[in-house]
Amino acid sequence: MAGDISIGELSRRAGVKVTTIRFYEGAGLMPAPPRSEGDRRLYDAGHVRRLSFIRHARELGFEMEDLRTLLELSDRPDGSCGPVDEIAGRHLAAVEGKIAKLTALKGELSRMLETCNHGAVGECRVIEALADHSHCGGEH
Amino acid sequence: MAGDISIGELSRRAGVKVTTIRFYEGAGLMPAPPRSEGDRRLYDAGHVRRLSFIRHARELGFEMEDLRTLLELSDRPDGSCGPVDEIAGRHLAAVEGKIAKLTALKGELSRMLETCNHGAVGECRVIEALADHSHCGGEH
DNA sequence: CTTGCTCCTACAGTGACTGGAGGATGCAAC
DNA sequence: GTTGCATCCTCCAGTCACTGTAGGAGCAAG
Ligand SMILES: [Zn+2]
Ligand SMILES: [Zn+2]
Ligand SMILES: [Zn+2]
Ligand SMILES: [Zn+2]
Repeated sequence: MAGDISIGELSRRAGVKVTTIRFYEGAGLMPAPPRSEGDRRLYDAGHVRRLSFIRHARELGFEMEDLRTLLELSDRPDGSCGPVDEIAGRHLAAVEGKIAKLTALKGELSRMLETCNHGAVGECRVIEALADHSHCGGEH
Repeated sequence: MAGDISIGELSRRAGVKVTTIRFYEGAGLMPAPPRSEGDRRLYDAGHVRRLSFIRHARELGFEMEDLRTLLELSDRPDGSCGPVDEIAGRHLAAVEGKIAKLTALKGELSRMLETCNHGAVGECRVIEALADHSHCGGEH
């Protein structure tokens, strides 16, 4: 076919490494494409779209398990998008949870560093704070 | 000794699982303790302190490699705490970077979910937004 | 003596890739 | 026609920080 694309070209167009594409195939996220006579994978524009979708979802932090479900759902456009929105909602909640946790960590780390006089290790506030969690305001 | 503690007791006191303690020993974070006649590990209060330190640092997100360095440094209290503060500073910067990234993701996910009309998958804004990154304001 | 808990070693599995070995293919230049 | 290089192939090991399991041994109470 004129539209056939090598794995390297697919890699460039979707911004996903060649080894990762093969990994996705083994994991069932990308289909096993037809092969050339020399046993090379032959992709088309549909594969570029699918892989870009995967890449974007991964960048947004969706796990491969959720991704499998999202891909199945998007293959059947007539169904309700309820499950899609539910997955996205759960993920949003997880992201918010992570932000809250990291913000607490940030506070604790800043406080350690601000109060340290930068002298000997024996008097370092960072070491002291690490040794005794009760110095933290129960933030984590 | 009267002060000897089993690995299970150490686990309870420091809030770290037994298997994880053994893993830390193999990884060089915890020393190989003396053993009883029946080949069981015997710990003392110093081990509880060290393991609590490790646990707290891990909860704050320090990697094991940094932790190894922090433990070495805290064993020599006369040296300058510069390296300690540098590790903590680097880690703080990494945490801040993660927060920034996650906040961008949160914005993108919220926007997807808010604009979706919750109808068919074919018109789901979440699927559309995942398929086309140009809908995102270059946030990630 | 038996029950049930703790402990021992050693190894496989997690998630989401990444990197390398060792070889085959494809294509252009000389 | 052959040389050289990029790209491709499969298979496997490694990453991080654990977690869990199998298969056994130790130990105290009833
Ligand atoms: Zn300091
Ligand atoms: Zn703390
Ligand atoms: Zn929707
Ligand atoms: Zn995007």
